[in-house]
Amino acid sequence: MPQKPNHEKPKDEAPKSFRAPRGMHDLLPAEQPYWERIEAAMRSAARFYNFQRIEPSLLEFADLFRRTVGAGTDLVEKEMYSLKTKGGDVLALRPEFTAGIARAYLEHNLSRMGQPQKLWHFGPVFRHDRPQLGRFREFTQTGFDVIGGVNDAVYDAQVLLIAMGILEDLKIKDVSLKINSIGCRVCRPIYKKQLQTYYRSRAKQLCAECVERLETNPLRLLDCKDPECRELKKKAPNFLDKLCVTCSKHFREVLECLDELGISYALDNTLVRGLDYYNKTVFEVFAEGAGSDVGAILAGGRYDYLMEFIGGHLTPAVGASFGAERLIAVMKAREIPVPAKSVRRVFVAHAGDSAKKKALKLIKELTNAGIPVSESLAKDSLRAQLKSADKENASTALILGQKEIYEASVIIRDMRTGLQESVKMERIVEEIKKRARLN
RNA sequence: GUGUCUAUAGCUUAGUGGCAAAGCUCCGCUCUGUGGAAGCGGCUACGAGGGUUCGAUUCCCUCUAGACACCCCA
Repeated sequence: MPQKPNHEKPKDEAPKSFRAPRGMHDLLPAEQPYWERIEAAMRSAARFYNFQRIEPSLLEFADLFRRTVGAGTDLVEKEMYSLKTKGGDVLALRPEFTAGIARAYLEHNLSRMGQPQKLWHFGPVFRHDRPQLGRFREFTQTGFDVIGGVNDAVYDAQVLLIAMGILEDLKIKDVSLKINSIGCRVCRPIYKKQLQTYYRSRAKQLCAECVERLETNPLRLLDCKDPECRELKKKAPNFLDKLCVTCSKHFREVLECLDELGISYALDNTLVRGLDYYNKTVFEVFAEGAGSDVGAILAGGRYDYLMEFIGGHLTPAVGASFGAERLIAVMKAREIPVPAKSVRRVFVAHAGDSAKKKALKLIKELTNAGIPVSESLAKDSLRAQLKSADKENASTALILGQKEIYEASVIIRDMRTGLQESVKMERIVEEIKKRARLN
């Protein structure tokens, strides 16, 4: 005796509803226009400025980040998603792109592919941080790097030029560029000492955190938000006055390039950046006004020593990354419209069961001819099908019924005017293409 | 990681210590050879767990998630 199929849920299986883990997010269809817009802007800029895409591995040895980003940084200390493989390696989901790009550059000898290498990237990075506005645990960075060749200030400026061009392309106006130089291994230690000397004599007025920072990372004293620390900062030695000749010249050239390009900027000697690998030029871009609460939308700088940290030669390098979610947040806050890419499709409808299979075949033929199609074949009512066609904003509907099959024809209906005519099946592709040209 | 606030349907929002509402969306029907309208109907929710209570979506606790601020950062 045949058993009835049982379609009921097994009772002992408790329903469990899953959610995306904290800070992770789904890029739903409604969001896609923003993403396509940003990626298009990046691709376009990359094409004009001759940057090639690079996508380093999502997982790296955790040590790579410890060595480059820095062992003392929050990014490495608190925010890395690390895991141990069955073989015992400690890997980490990349918390940023630069280290991986540098590793790939070395590993694959990209310096032999021409210098400098101009590279761009677009992809997810992960930081185990508490989510808030403009901050997620999984987010997307996209940016440009120039690696190798001559250490020339023009590349610092070019990276900024391209980035500002992207913002312009995205119609994000009213942004501020903050820029600073944090010197090199010659002048930075000297400056650090001067800074320490200055603050040590005034240690009693510092906040508790800054007392600690005074020994570990004195540069960070400059961006403490404590009112008393801020007051002290005003009279602290300014790095820009203490840069060595090389760094000073480099920075001056960067600024001259920016002047030449008409890019406005604000010097900000409190801008020190949290990552160890930066030297000389560092910068951040913020949205002013609506959207300013998401934080920096672009950040970057020069990282000439990074290759040395991971076993390579001293290699000039400069780069910058956008936080794509932050760009989108700014665009939303400012109600910057993004065009939803609407493909006007040809809708295939059927009337009657035997026509359904023929309709399916017709869809295949149209698709093969490069015509975007849609359908609602599971609906039997022609009315309901045309309703779908209308909702999808289809340009044309093709209607196939008993009569048409018998005549080897198909009804072609202009969805805008409602005019329709019967066309021989073998001419249908040609007819649709003709109409597409006329529109 | 710390703090504050929040959690009702796909979305926006009502509401109550005692049957949980509405608008929009979605699906269907009126209407299986012709869309845009209208009418009717339907699906779908009190984030999870525990406590107090005769009874909790409502009050309390814990957790989870979200928003915002701090830390930090794209």
